[in-house]
Amino acid sequence: MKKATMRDLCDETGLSLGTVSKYLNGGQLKEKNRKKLDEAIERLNYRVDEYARGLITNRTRTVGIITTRLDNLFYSSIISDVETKLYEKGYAAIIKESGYDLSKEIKGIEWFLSRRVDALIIIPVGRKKEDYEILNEAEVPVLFLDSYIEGVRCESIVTDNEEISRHAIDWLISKGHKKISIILDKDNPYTAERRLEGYKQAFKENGMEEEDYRIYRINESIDSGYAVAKQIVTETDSTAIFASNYISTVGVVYLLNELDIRVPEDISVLGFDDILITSLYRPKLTIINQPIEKISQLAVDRLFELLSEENKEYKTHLLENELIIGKTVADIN
Amino acid sequence: MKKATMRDLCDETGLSLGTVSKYLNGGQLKEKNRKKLDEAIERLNYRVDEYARGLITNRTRTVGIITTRLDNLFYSSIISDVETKLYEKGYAAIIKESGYDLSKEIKGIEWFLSRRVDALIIIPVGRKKEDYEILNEAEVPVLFLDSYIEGVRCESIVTDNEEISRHAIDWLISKGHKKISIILDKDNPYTAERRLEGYKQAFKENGMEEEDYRIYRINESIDSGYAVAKQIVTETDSTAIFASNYISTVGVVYLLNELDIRVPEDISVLGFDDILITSLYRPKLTIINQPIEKISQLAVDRLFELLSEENKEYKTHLLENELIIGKTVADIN
DNA sequence: AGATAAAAATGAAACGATTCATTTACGGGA
DNA sequence: TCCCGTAAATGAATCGTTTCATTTTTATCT
Repeated sequence: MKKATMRDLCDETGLSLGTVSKYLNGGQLKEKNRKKLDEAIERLNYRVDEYARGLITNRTRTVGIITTRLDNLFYSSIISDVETKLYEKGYAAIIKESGYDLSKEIKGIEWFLSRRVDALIIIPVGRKKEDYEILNEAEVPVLFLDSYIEGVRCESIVTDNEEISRHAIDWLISKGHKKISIILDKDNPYTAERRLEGYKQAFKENGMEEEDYRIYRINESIDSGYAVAKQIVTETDSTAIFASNYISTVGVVYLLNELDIRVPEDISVLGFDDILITSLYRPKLTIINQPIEKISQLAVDRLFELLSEENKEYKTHLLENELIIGKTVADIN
Repeated sequence: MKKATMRDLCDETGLSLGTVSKYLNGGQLKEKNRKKLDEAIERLNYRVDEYARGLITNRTRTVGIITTRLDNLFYSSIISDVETKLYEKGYAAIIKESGYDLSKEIKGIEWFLSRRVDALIIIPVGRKKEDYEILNEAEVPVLFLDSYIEGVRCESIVTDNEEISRHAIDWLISKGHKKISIILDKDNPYTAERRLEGYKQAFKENGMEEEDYRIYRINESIDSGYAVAKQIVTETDSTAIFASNYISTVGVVYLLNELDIRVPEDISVLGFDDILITSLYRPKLTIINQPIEKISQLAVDRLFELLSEENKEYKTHLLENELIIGKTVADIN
């Protein structure tokens, strides 16, 4: 028993292809024919073949999303939000992972373009515009989340990483901290560099020197964050750790638990992106939050604007972050 | 500038459709022609249209996956694993969310079937076989994860929820607990009922009565778990809480933190599915773990077996769980 | 050079829908 | 009953590939 086609419906009902097609797309039919068709559809288990339809209409009502890894809750929260919003507008999201691997990400983009998605949302892992030459050929709107790369043909939504980082470090310094280690994520080059920039700027503003920088780089794994945190705690005299992204924050907290380190008595801690963390860990972490809901709303809004615009004009959006003060930073003045 | 087609390649190179197609699918060409074609592909930015290809080949090398919500880390971990394994075999995973909404899940299935996925992997939210009648018409293999529903045409991979629950509660009782509250998730009817069954059985085996049951049901949200945990802690004299799934475990831990409840002095706690939890929370939670890696490996293995089999014979697999003993259960004998 | 087998290349038909310019059916007024 | 305007139905052409039975080219051996 093969899949039924529109032609089978025609045979069953005596109607023509055009009529069947019209009905399937919401057109009016005479009551009698409508009934016959409904019955035939039911009986034959007919279902539109989107491949045949897409081939001719060239619209798939489909948005391709590339995230890094599903088990990165920060990104998954955004994507989940975006998916829901797209669904409400009749669009389907197709989600793929890059696994922090640029070549897999690019293959994902090609896969999507071959599949005629109407638009692309990407959490990119590349770092230079040469990585994204493929996008110059893409005639669909493209939206980067959490990363901005000069010269790439796409819309970008990022938060003010530099400013919030500067602000947070400045605040740390005002609490008397001078030996502040920052943990950066190699796999997220854009945000990492912006956050490092803010760190440096705060140092500068407070008259501290380059020799005072304490910079550690990890790749995007909890274990990696854990290991570096251990190094900082056991081998240096840092008074504060700034875990500058979600995964490293989890890694640091993990270490604090494992080694039974008292916070903030033994060391002060500042984290990034509170997904679950302050629910599960005590004392309440001092943490920087990005506006997930705003990011996803803006993403969807802009996407539909771009879809409807004839001459797409790409913009870059900068959203504000927030420092939530918990109980993990000591005043050592 | 429109998208280039194979016919454009023919015009550019003087070759025929058949030849171009053959090359695109890995066939041999004379050196001279190969070169010409490569150049033309490059120059015209040609990319295969998978819609046209899929229409005729009827194979899309694509697996549809429906999960509940991306921010449920337990499921996302499995899906992420599965995606990676499929990718390595040349298959693309298309991921969609049901949001714990059966009608959205069914629409997702329809969407996938229309899109000719080669197979389906579902973390279902339905509870009876009538919910899945649509699958009887599906001619592709279907795999349910974390749920088994009698009479549904699909393969199922589940863990031995009943046995591990019985074992864990039995162990709790052996530590002197008699007032044990279990939190069940309405949105995961299958696992919830199996786990409840194990709870009841342990009670029976230990000569306890039905009047001793303390059963609480929540829906799949951390807040809901939090609220019920609060109720248990503040309004009852329970000596132990069994949070019988991931989300409720997170909710319970959240509450313990908020109210500064001492564990296990004030109350003993048993959780389910340790994703991040024991990394972030202290004392180390006593928790039941499901074998994520085994689940995803088995899922992929069976998927490919089913894809290659002519007459698909669906099985149900039961994997073993593990009780990891931490420090959140007091011996009150 | 000719015969022959193997390798390459050809191109029409097919996949299952939508589109649109025409044709047919219907209902109401004179 | 006839006419006419509108609504409904028609069906050939089309989208961009793959397939496969044929034909053409190339290479090898006498």
